[in-house]
Amino acid sequence: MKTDLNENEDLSTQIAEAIRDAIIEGSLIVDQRLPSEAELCEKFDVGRSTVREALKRLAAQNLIRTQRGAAGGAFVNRMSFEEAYDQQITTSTLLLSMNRVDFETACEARYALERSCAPLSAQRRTPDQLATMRAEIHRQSQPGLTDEAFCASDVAFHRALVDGARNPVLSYQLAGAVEAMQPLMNMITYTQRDRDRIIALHSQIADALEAKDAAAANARLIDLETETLKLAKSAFAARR
Amino acid sequence: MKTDLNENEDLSTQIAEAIRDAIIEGSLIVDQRLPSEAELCEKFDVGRSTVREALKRLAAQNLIRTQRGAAGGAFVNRMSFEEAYDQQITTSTLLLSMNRVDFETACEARYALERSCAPLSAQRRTPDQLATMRAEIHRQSQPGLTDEAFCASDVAFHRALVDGARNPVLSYQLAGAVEAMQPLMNMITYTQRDRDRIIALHSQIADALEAKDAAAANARLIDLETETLKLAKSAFAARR
DNA sequence: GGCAAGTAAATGTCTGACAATTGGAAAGTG
DNA sequence: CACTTTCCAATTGTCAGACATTTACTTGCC
Repeated sequence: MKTDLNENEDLSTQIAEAIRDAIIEGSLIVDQRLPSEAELCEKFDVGRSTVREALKRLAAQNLIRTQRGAAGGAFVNRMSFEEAYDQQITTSTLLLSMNRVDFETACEARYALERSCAPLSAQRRTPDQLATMRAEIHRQSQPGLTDEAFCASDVAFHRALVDGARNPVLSYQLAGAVEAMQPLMNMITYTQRDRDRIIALHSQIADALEAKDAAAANARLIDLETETLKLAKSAFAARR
Repeated sequence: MKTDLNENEDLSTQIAEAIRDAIIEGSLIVDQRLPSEAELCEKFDVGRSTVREALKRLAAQNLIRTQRGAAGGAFVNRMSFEEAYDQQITTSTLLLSMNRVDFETACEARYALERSCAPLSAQRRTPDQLATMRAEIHRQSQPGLTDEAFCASDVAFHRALVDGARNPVLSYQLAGAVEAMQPLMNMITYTQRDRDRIIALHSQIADALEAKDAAAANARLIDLETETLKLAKSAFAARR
């Protein structure tokens, strides 16, 4: 691990970077214990608060975890898919909400990515995942459902579709794309007719996946994208 | 912003979460100044080091930036695509390297995602992006290129392909998928014949995109995936 | 052998101090 | 008045020392 620090960044930033690089490069491996705070103070020749701030930065990125007590300390964390999902969703959501990404762009990206899962999902989806989709479709058709709950169920449906590909890397990459759209989707008010059309498409998608018909699933996803775009357009037009 | 803290997590974690939620929820908007460290100390009734550790956590996630001096302080940061790319790449790389994701899974995900860009890229790629692809192909065919440099050029080629879709959200989502594969690809040693086959496919892909032929681009991407998988398989077989 | 108390190591938190940076106010100057 | 220089106050960055809390391990007792 490098210990020479001479950039014009904060000391805590430099130390965090040095440790992070060591983890990425592999000289610190999973579950390995980092030197104690006191040792790091000596090594980098800085005060303890500086070291602690560096460690907190790494903890915020799920790169390390800390444990109190005698055999405690900071340990290189095995990044779990679960943690990576959450990070991915937070980042994507903020990225979209802070950069006035237009609905068309986000929607296009999302459906392009989802369609890439469809063929795999048609091959591999489990009965469990099909059941989840059906359950969400059923939830969506219940009367008195708020728009927000409708959107949440929509997300759950699409996640089941993506998970159907049985590829954790794919699920991870798509988590952000699907979830980050939710705030944008929430800006739409759905009439009962809108919902009916969406639900019908969802059913057709589930049918296609059940029949292992990748082409049909793909076609219905395109229809759904078109439908979503149309809804969004009129919603944003009405807003003005 | 909530100020009541009673979980069994660290104080600094709780404070960071409270502020993060305020940013996500929208009660703190971009470029808005947070209260000074001293004010946050009072508000949450904790010491300054605790507040500072919380702020460092947020800074590590690019949620805030800090500025010293009279009109300084912590400001809500507009998450840029650039920052989001980097985060995404770091997370994806570590996720893959720490979880013994097999090459097949990662490769499948990567090419599935890339194929979702191909049709858009065929429509929209700029001359500049085509030129980048050609340049990388040329670099790849130079003799004496190390395997590592070959892989790096491969990544650059694929990024140009993805950027050709002219959808920043898509580019962002794919950055992780493409870059995170590089360490895995680096484990392969390429013979000259291997390289020639890959370069030929790259050329065909560039041709297809230039001709706006989405179907051909797609087909060649499938070939490239097959080729990559084959190479990886023999590489890992030889290793044993 | 098993249980309880104590001990040491480590992180978590607080306090107070000083350094470094920076914007703006005040003072001086033509 | 306009312009420059000086100074000041606010704020973050860093350090040192203290104490609290947690936890594994050791020691001693039964």
